[in-house]
Amino acid sequence: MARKTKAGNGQAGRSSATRERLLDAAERLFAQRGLDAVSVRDITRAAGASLGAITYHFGAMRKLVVAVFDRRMAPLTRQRLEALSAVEKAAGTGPLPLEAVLEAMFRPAVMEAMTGERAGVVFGKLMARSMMDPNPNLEKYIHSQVEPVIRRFDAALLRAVPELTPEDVFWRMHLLVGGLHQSLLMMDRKPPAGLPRLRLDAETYVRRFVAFATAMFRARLPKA
Amino acid sequence: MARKTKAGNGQAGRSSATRERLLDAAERLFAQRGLDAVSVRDITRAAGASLGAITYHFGAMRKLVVAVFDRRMAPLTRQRLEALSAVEKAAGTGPLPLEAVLEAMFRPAVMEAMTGERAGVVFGKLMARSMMDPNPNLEKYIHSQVEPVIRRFDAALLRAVPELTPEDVFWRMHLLVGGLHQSLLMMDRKPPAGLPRLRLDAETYVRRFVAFATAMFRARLPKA
DNA sequence: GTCTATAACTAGATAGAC
DNA sequence: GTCTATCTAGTTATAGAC
Repeated sequence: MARKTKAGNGQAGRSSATRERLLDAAERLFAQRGLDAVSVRDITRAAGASLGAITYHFGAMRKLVVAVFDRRMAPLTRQRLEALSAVEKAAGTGPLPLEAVLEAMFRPAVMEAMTGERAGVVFGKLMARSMMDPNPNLEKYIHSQVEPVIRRFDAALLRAVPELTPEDVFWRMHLLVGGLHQSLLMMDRKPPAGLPRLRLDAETYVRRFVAFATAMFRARLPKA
Repeated sequence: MARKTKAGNGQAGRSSATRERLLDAAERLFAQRGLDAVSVRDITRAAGASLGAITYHFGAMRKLVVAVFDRRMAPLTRQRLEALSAVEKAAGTGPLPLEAVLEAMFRPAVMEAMTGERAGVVFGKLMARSMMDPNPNLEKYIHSQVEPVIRRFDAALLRAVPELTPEDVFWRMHLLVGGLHQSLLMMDRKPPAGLPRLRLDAETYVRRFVAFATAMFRARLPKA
């Protein structure tokens, strides 16, 4: 994704053992404590690197934050768009199946959050917390990733449920995205006294979520 | 809510013009920038008070954060529980109407966020951002407010939709809460290029949200 | 009750040794 | 490429004047 052959700061575009350890440590700490509660010192200490390592490899702390997200979001965006393309191709010129479109949107995210190779629900918590983060650098990056996804999925959903308006589709999608993040974050907390922890495997999670999402998209607006 | 007649710090339990200005300024800044991006200096400057004012009135910065939330959440919790009691009373021993239970849950929050006397969507943004905040003091307070609400509404929803399990009800509720916050936060952002801003009045917002929530609660689980 | 001045601490960034 | 030491500027909390 990044080029930055020489320009300015952030000299290291390529891989490096230290660089990877910094990303891993930062991701884990961000998910645990939230972005603002983690310092350069926390990360370098956890990664077994020196204090200057972040500036050397990323140019600045805020660029490391974006790098942490890019490592996960870029593949997620690609998977979502590919899955949607597959659904569109299978449908040909016929009607788009709503449930399949919603599954293309949400399956990659749930899988990444729950079965990702590194850290279990780390990325889920990270995403849940960060979507609402007011950090302008991060917000700009996330927007750049989310925008094409929203654009293409909104169009597909409009095709799948033609009686809805674009604004309505946009709104319902955001409800679902917020619900996904909240539920991913909740999976990691202990439920309130007496209620057993909801322990769903990723596949069941996806299927339930898609079922709920489909029901919500099929709901008629109340009469004005 | 608070007593603290004399003990330790946080001397001022009663009202004070400065104290109220501090709460107002803090709430606005928290909603705009997020909790961690606001300092004691920012708040006191915006409130036209001195640097020591927060320590004097609240004992510490983190206690002011809780006070900001308490001023909004305590009435919200009360309204929700009262609305639910009214629904239960109207139903008598008969079945509870699902839609009315969900409305008791979500109408007070939407109204507070969208028509609150002070600041428009300020509280909505604040809640959306803070529900996921890892700050332990705040999390503990929010939990103390949310716990009785979740407990009573889960019981009511189980009565309204007896075929669901408690875990399932709990999960669907959290999906909806997350969706509410995401959509409240989104109302304040400009939509992505070309799409007109969704400008709903509070009443329409409530009715649409409740319609979606009802549809989601009536959705059957996919076959295992 | 409210202010100013300051203490004690931590933040991110950088210079320079190796 | 990685380290240590240091710089500047920010933080909260507190002491004491008024």
